[in-house]
Amino acid sequence: MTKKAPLTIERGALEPAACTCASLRRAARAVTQVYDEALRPSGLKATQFSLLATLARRGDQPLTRLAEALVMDRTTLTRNLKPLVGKGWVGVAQDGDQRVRRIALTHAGQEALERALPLWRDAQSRLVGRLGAKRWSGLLDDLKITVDAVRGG
Amino acid sequence: MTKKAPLTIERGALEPAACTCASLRRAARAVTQVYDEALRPSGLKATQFSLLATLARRGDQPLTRLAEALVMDRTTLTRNLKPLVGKGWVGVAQDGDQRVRRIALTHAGQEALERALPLWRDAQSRLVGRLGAKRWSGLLDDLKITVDAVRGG
DNA sequence: AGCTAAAGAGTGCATATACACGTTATGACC
DNA sequence: GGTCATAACGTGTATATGCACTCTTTAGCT
Repeated sequence: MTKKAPLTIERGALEPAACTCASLRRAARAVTQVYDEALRPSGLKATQFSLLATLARRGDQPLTRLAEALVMDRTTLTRNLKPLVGKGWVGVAQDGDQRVRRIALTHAGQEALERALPLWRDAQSRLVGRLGAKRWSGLLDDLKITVDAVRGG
Repeated sequence: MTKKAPLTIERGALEPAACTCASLRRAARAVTQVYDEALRPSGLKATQFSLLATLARRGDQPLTRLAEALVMDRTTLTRNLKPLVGKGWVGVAQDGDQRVRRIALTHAGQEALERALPLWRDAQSRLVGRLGAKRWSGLLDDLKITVDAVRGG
């Protein structure tokens, strides 16, 4: 019956140096730079690649629904779409409901995505390789669980 | 000798839906909103809290060194400091070397940090509680390893 | 001293992010 | 059929992020 079953949170977890938010943002910064650089020849940033890929996977969608899928503020998505619409990669169409803006991948957008795909795969496989498949998949699971934890309630 | 020891990366890892960068950014968005809301009464955003906490922990420091510690672009740090300097929470001092700007936490900054600390602890302990201490500490480790993986070479 | 490479830093530009607020269109209810 | 809550959306404002470029200062070399 020496130390066991911690009722309290583990040592150090409540020191700012262990801030979950800061750690996530730091990792996001570091990894984003790598993906952005890898994608540079395609003219896409990592965020934009994910946006196009999500559209390709899920099809046309109202803006708000797309924002929810991306766990992104609706107004952030509105602005993130702007450069993509400007390049003709994404189209915005009216819906039966006049309030709704349907977001769609254009043909040019599909092509841009296909051009970027091998570049993305290079970056992704490099990173997965360095982390190891096991740690990588654990990380992805944990990130998903974290998102659910702060949203699900 | 049925399926074993995958020489290739695991199934699905090279599909955009499994993008490491997008997953990190998504989790960072979700968690940042929680911390930002918790910190709101203090007038600090999560990013700013971490910046002040880092300064408190490491002491005065040249801008570039601080940026490296935060795994943040130097020019990003310059701009992130602006609102904190404006509020008198951070001071910028000359160094013997005229090129160097030493960044320091002011007394008011120390107080702001102390006011924010219990708010941060609430948010942090809530999240650690929801994830469970084990998963949380694994996540933090993995994030650190990820940063090292993309920077260390 | 003078030249030069490199270090430290700021600015212009573009994107990413979200809250507060206002606008328009729907749908429900009386 | 008018009233009103709500849903969907855009904009203003502020911060966060980083690349390309430029400027100043320092250190090193001759």
